[in-house]
Amino acid sequence: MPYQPGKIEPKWQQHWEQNKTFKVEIDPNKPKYYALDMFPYPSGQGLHVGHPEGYTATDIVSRYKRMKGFNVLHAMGWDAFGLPAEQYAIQTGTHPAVTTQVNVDNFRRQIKALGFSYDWDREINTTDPKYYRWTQWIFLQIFGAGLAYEHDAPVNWCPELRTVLSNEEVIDGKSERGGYPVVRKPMRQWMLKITAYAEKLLEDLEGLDWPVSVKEMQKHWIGRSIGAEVHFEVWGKPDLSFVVFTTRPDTLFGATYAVLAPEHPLVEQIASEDQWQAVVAYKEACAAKSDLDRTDLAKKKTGVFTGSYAKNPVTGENLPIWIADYVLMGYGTGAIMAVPGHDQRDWEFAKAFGLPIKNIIAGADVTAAAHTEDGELCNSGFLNGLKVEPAKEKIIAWLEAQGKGKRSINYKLRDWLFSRQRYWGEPFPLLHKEDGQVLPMDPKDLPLTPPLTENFLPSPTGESPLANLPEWINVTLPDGQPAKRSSNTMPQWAGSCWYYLRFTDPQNDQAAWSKEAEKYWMPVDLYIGGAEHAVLHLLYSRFWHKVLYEQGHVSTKEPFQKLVNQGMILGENGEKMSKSRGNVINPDDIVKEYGADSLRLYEMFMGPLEKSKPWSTSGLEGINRFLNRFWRLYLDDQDQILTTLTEAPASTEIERLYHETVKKVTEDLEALRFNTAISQLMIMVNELTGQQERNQAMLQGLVLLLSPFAPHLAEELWSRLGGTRTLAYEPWPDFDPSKLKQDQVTIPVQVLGKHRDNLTIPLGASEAQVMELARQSEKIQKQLEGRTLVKVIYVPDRILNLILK
RNA sequence: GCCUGGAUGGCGGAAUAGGUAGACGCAAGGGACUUAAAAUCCCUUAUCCGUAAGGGUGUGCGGGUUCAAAUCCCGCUCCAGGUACCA
Repeated sequence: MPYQPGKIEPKWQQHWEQNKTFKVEIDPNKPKYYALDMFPYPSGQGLHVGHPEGYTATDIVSRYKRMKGFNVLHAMGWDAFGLPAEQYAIQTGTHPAVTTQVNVDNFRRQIKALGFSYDWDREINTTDPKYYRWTQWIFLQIFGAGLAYEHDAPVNWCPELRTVLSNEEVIDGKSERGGYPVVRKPMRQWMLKITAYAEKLLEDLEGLDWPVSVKEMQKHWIGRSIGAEVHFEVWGKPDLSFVVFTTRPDTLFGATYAVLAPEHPLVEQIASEDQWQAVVAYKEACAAKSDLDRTDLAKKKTGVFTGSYAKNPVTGENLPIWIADYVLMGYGTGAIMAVPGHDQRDWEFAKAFGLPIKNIIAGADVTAAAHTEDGELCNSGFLNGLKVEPAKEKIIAWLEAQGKGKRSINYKLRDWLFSRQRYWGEPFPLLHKEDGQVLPMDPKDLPLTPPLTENFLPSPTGESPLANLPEWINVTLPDGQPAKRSSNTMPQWAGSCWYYLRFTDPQNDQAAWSKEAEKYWMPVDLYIGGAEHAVLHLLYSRFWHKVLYEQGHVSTKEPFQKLVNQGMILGENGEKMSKSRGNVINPDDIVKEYGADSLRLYEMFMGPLEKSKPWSTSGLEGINRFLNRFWRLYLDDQDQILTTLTEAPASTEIERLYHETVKKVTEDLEALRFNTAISQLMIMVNELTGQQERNQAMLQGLVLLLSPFAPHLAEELWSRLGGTRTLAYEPWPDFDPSKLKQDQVTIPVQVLGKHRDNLTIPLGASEAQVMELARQSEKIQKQLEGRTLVKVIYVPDRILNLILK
């Protein structure tokens, strides 16, 4: 009987499920290992071949670590709040909970068909009140720490999605989901003070084993810059002043004008009568612009003079104050001192409006462009002759002494806009009293569940669907006072901010997790998922984790010790897989036709985990052939263990290859090099296929080596070989270094760096011995003819290179 | 523009304390088995010249260091991802 994955795979999946093979408990006698997948949003489309790539990788590591004696936490869950179920509800009236349940069931079925070694007793679902009860509890901890506040300001409003979005969710002025335009709209919204953690979020990146690109992205997003704040007085209005932030305080003598953001509160106070109309018109024009207009179309600088002047604190000169939208209210102080000679943006603005450009770096030419490099200062009073860095120090000291400024650090990171105008999300556990006071709910009363409704449509004005349900919104406090619930809900990120903690203690109904479980399992040792979460999810959860750490709820500063981004699996034509391109591969079809083991192995064999690579059905068939060959090493056509499996020892060559294979596969697994580990297994199988007799013990070892990759096939062969229980906890094979030694080695001989012949030499042979052998080679003799040997380079047991003249 | 990766046969990819480039797989070609096909097994396969023996050329491009460079250094080109008036 040939290898029939359709028969053995369901059998072993059932076996694992019934015996709870992968159930884990805290075991202080064993070292722990926590392997985590980025849990999926269970969409209606079902699983994509991209999902199993990361899941297979963590599963292989989990299975390997178990065999290495680790107590492995590996679990799966559902990030199930989110837009699609809600959009579907709007269209059909089906409650999102119903849609979610159907999708979750489908995802679970698909994932289970792939044979992952999850502890299914730990399955979680962010939309389960038993789960989001604790999401709400964490929010109360954040609220209690004063890190949540309501803010009345322009926010990113997406009319198409009818919700606000965080800065991180707006990409190029469009929504991250769907790519719809985003505009600014003033609204009162909950904000989380992630900026209070900017420094820690930046600092603690250092100790993490993460891809450089992700660390860089987070660094850029946090965007720390060091400079100074400088105070400017408004001429003729001594009670009015403003503060600018600059990274180049050394250029203060070169400032020729100042610019305020159009939204700056001072603008209305300083706009002169004759400029008033122009200022108001400009402000209105800016307010109407979308984010996209402000960035993309802003190649040309625009702005308006306010009619007022500021006093340069160091020269006493008059500087005209302008407003321009190249100065953003959201960054720094919303005001700048313009130094057109040494800042390209200021230079362009000065050129556009005929403002003076002053050079303060000796020898610099500022007629064609701003000079932004280092140099010696000139025209700068007491800073003359200094280089940029010392000049910064000196001017900051001067400003501080004069009370006209101070050293300052600024971050690009903004506070996290945390509310959404949605139905399908965690309600805020807060009550708003009529006097404006906000009361947190008593944690004992959680979860706060959303009301049942059939109208899921948010109003176009930005009110959430919950606002239509007065019987839910309006409550009476114990003292008889009326209060209102918040009609907004939390963003989808809330649930995924802490799910890795819940996995450590998923059934706990007394706490979000027990200290004991958290202390034993955390941090996550290996976290694998897509690169699209580089800033969003990974920054948000690091922030929550740090808050929880400071409150003593968790024991580690960082949640995810090692992070790996799996690459994308492209369609067979090399393009991104999508329905419209018609190149989508459905894992269900692959499992049906070739089996889960083939799919798992193929996805790992395609190339390095981190790289994007195109799907190839014939490549998958090649892997399937390999598994068939593997099967036939053990079983004959009648499905019997081959009689050629013997107790007799294998030849030394075969034995050496086996030990090499154990070594290579082990090392490759530690380094997540699954593709080369599989190659080595293929080499071993190819070699054994040619053998008449095979040593049974060795073949048992080989089954164990294959088992993390193709667990169903391995379990089946293991039991056929006499195993009475799962191989999941069998010790991982060891290799014997003494078996790897060869007494002879073949080395290349080069003449003038060109490969001319190979020599088989005794291991550790001396240069003289090797030269002697080389002289016996006909090919080398031919090379030596008529030439003189000038130099011999011999790297023991590696290479011989002869230099001739 | 800036930041981070990357570029190796017809294809996916191996090989980096510098030391036989192309492991393994796919595709292609040839052969065995078969009435035939599928499946399986064996062989060939970087490229050019040559019947062969053998030789030349080759890791995006141009230089350099070295006995020896896919690997190190300098200067480019192109591709992917991220980011974008952040003062």
